[in-house]
Amino acid sequence: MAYWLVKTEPSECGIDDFAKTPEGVIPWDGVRNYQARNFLAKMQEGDYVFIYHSSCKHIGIAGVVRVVKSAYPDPTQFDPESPYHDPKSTPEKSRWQAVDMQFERKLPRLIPLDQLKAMPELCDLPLVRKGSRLSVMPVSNREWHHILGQAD
DNA sequence: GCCAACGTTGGC
DNA sequence: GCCAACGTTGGC
Repeated sequence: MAYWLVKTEPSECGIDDFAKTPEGVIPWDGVRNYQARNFLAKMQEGDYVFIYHSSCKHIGIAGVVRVVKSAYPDPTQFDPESPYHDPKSTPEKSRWQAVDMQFERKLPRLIPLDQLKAMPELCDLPLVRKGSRLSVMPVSNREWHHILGQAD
């Protein structure tokens, strides 16, 4: 069992979209960065994932979801209608992966980016590194619990 | 809306 | 394989 963090714009798919249908399963697709994809591919069923809201009013970690299906070829890459379409990808030679996620819980309050940046324990987390654009990243057990400790 | 930092592309 | 040009990310 491992811990992760994914970035998302809440206007696209935020923690409230998960909370709306707690039984529902949301495919995490559209990842188009190789390093992020490689991390996606390592996710296992049962892993916990922080949902981080970016490019919005309240930037920070908003909740927790869980991996319910490990990596499979991202269908949006084959769909010419999709904004995530990748013409260089074919079902025989697919480039991109998706996983399925399900709501776990919202944090009692959002942990803002400022606060995360102020935690010395998180200095190795790409999220708080200047200029880092990585949208899927591993979180160590230690980091995970430090972050959760800020949520009360 | 601005713009710095970054990842990717493609000519050479 | 280098690197300039470009498009994108994402905080501010």
